[in-house]
Amino acid sequence: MARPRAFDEAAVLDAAVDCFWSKGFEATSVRDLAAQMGITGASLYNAFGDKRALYEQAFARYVREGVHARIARLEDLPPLEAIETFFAEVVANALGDPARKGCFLVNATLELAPHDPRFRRLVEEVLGAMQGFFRRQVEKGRALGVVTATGEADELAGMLLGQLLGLRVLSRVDPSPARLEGMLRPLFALLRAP
Amino acid sequence: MARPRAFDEAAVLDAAVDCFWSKGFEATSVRDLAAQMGITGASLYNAFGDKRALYEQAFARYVREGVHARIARLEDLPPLEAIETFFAEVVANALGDPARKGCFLVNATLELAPHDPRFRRLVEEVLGAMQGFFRRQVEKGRALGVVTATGEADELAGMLLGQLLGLRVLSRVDPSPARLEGMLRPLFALLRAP
DNA sequence: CTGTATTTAGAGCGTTCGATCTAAAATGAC
DNA sequence: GTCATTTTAGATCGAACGCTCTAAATACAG
Repeated sequence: MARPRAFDEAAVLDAAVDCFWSKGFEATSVRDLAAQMGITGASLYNAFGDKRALYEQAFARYVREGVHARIARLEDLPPLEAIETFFAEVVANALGDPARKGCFLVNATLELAPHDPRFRRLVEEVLGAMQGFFRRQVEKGRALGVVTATGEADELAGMLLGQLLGLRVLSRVDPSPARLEGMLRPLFALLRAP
Repeated sequence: MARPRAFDEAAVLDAAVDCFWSKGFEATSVRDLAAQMGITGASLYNAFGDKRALYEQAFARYVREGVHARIARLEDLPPLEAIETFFAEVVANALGDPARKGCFLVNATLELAPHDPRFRRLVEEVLGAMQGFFRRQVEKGRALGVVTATGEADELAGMLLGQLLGLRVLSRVDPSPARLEGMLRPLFALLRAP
């Protein structure tokens, strides 16, 4: 029929993820994107639509590979281990992030979600999935008697989600092991059944 | 000597705070700013320097009136009350924020601090002041026997700071009393001495 | 090989950006 | 009143923005 695409869509989308992840939506120009993706502006618009549509596809890719994949991988661990490993992986990511990109999800939450209903829904879905993961672990842990009986499971899960987001914010300013691990230590201590 | 300024610097700076607070640095144009501040571009540059310098002055004003003022006001309350009132005021702000502006400090932390060493230092100072406030309350509370003895005081303070930042992130997506108050309930329960 | 459809590359569209310049208006010092 | 100094208002600067158009290049169907 016609000439085939000369680039790997998944690979160039990864490059777009990197751009948006480190500089955000507004501060990333279409020219930046095209250069980092190794394609021309026309190809970018042809393959992905406009800048907003590209951001949304980059976001979706990050969520799929950075959030849902982790949840799926840790879901069936012993509950306290599942929670602590989740946080440990996030801390490891934060410590191995010299560019201080932080978390794409948190960045999108603050930059896009407040003023864009569509993005708000997308972000809410992801945050809901994370809180759901924490809640299931808390419930499993209570059934096993290893998680504190204090408080509603869903509220404990909300607290864990809040701590996760707070950690991601702090890690962009001071990504030091002492601070990140220190703020989690009392959380885990208080989470365990007495 | 010369012609005096025709506008109130503090008042127009408040308008600049509103602009930057709700839309961030990149998405706010100098023309937006001048219009909202009720002055012309030339007056803006003349009185405040360039866009970055104006942002810094707006940020400083927010920190002075929004953070340090609150800390000073709550410092001498009974410790648990000081902590819980601090959070209660933040929740009240979040619930009365239909524009979803969130917290100027958190917004600046994510947009400016990662790539701007000067701003990183400013943000670190403010976060340090908040953590210091929490640590002093925890220490006071332990001396009175009303705060759990589990964990280092500074690490507990770090956890509280993390929860505060997480709350501010979540409140831009879902500013519902159920979620915001729910995530704090187990935190306060776990903080109390058994 | 021819025809058709799609992607390329790069110039260029109009707009908006941050920032500045010019000149008129305004005020206190003298 | 005159001068010196600063602030006004509005036009405007070059650069960068998101996006699109024109042509040349490419590959499959027939």
